[in-house]
Amino acid sequence: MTSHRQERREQIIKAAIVVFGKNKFHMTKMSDIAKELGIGKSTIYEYFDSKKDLFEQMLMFIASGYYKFMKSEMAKHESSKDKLIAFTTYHGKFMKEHLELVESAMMDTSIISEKMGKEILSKKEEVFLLLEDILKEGVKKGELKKGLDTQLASCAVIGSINHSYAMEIYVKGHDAEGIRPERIIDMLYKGIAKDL
Amino acid sequence: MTSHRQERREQIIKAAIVVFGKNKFHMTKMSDIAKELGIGKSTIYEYFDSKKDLFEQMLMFIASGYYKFMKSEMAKHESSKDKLIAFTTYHGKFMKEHLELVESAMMDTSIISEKMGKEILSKKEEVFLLLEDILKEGVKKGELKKGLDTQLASCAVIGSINHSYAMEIYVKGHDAEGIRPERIIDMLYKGIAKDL
Amino acid sequence: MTSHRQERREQIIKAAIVVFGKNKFHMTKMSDIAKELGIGKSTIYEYFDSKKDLFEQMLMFIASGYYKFMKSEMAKHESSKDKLIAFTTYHGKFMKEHLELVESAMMDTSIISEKMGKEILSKKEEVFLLLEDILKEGVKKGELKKGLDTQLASCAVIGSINHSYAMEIYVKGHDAEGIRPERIIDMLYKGIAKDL
Amino acid sequence: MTSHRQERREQIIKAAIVVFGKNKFHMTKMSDIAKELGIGKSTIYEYFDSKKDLFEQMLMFIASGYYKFMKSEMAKHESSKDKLIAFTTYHGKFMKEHLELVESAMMDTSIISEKMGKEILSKKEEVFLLLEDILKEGVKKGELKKGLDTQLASCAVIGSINHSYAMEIYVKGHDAEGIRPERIIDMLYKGIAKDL
DNA sequence: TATGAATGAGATTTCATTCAT
DNA sequence: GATGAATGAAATCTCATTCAT
Repeated sequence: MTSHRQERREQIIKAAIVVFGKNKFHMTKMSDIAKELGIGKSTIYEYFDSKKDLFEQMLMFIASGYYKFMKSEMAKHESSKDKLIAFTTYHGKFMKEHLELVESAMMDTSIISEKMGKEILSKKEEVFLLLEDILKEGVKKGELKKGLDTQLASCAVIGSINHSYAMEIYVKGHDAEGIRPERIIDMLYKGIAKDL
Repeated sequence: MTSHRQERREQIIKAAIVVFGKNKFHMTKMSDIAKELGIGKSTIYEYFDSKKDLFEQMLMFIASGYYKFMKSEMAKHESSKDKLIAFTTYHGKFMKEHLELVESAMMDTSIISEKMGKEILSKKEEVFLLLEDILKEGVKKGELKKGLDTQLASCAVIGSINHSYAMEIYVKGHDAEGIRPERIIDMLYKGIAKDL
Repeated sequence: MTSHRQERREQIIKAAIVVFGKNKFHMTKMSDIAKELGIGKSTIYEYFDSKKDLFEQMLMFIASGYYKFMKSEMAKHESSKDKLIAFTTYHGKFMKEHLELVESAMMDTSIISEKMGKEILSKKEEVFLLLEDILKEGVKKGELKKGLDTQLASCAVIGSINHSYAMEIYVKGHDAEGIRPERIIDMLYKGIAKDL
Repeated sequence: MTSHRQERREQIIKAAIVVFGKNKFHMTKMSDIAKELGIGKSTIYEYFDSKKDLFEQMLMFIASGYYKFMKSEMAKHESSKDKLIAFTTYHGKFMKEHLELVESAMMDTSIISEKMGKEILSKKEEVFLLLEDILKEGVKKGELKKGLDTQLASCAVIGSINHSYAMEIYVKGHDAEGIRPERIIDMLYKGIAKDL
């Protein structure tokens, strides 16, 4: 692919992120995306086979970027706790921007092909495993409880972040201070039960 | 409203739950719902103004039932921990059946009217507050940590359940044993950090 | 199918014969056919799955009518010659009205499905065999040459009619007197070679 | 026109014969023809004004070649019968290769311009007259019946060939032995009626 | 001369909704 | 109250043709 084609392709995907993000799949017209970019709508068809195809490519673009970014961020921290806080921070940031789109695609299974659904899923699993590895390492290093169910704990971490952000997004004024990742992690570390 | 009308209305909503649940909003045709119930599609318009209206009424039907049920279940338990386990159990059960539908509606904001979106949201908040109350009570009774951020903890509880079930639903073979509510609560109680 | 549906279906097919006949498949818009009948174009889709489907159903309608009609006409005559003249007359009449449509469909194989193509073909073969049977009977009765290649002779009869009409249709002023079926048959009977 | 231009023009026409022959007018994309020849599609527009133009030029190319060839072949034979057999042979050969294309163009009158339709038609008439001349000469030389309707007889000759080949092409297994031109002519010479 | 890229115009098809019985 | 029939509005996608290099 020539670099010009490559570049145009990426421009279209970026416009798609903006417009699909605002209006979701079904309410978005190809012409909206074209207009966003200031090109003719048939031009998009020179680069993508169909609306569905564009949507899927866009999803992969987002998911890949997310995983790559997350992995490199994790490498910058030492202790499990710092890694978890960084994870929380960046996952939250990502959610605000894109997760809504990605989740809605997973839910309306008719939008994306089974094949693409599986690829997106495997990206999500990679992230999940990245997180689980942090926890496992934490156990090994003695930072976390021996015998910790790391799978369950991963769910708790991601789920807590997701729901905190969902509350922030949907329930206006839920928490004026915003979300503080270290508090989430801190609470999960110490537990909620009274100290003995 | 005559009781016959009332009954027919409910039949339609139940058929809608089945069909919207399978195909989501956009892929569901009014005729599909009519067919599911074995009636003519114009009959639906005798009871609901539009597809959107039916969808919203259906959502309210689900959300109300959920809240009512949850409230009555909570009353059956004494200790905070038992209440939380019950909450987890029933919320998980509900998720499997409906949350996907409810969530997808919240995400694709074009589907439901702002007014209805707010009503659904307020139902979700009621549940959230129900949970927060359990936690607050737990703190007061000394079962939970003094100074616990109950809002954050509520997010952790709901988020952990949600994500555990999401994993179970999407990632086939994620956990062959199924989800055990008491383990989730147990982990949140004790925390994940190593014991001092 | 209710008789109202059946009737509407046939109205649409008849409108299709008029419009496809004038503009052929590709230049005909569904809206043209709808306009011809004074209905909305989506109504057509209540009765036919697609433009292609309508076209095929129309073709079958024509082909079936042709064969049925031809068979009943043949029964009215005694001698082979009279039958052949009748055949020529009615086949010519049919050509003027429809053959162009049918032939063009056979030639542009992309228009009709393979399955339908075969069905049309088999209708054509039935007619061919009908003609061949007349010739075979003529041989048996001693009206025609012993050892006549009836397949070849059938081709000569149909081909002569077809081409005569094609000339009449395309080459304006080819024969002001019009086509006289008995002259065609007469010539094929006697041959073109000089009398010995 | 430079000889390079001339050559490229002819290459394009030949590619067009292949592709239009396979897919007919409407199902053929300019890009298909370009691909067949391994050039860019805009290049075709350097040589032909439009798809229609290319199609018409291609048709003329075929028709002219046909007439030129037929005329020269006729000159090689002496007796009317030999000429007719040669005519039959070459017309059949031509049909197999191209007639489908030419006929389909004549039938779908929207494809070609009226002007071009007339030119094609006049080529067909030239051939028709060529054949009629053979027959007239045969009459004059006493080889054929005095008073023969040569126009009608020409239709019979061409029509018989056409239909024989059409049967062979469409009705697989119609005649395993293939078409034998001399048998067609022979039958038309002697007629089909029983000998007196 | 040659061509990759861009596009506008247009056709098919879908489906929520209305109408008439 | 119930429903079969009809439809208008809208969106995807195609492709001949033009543009810019």
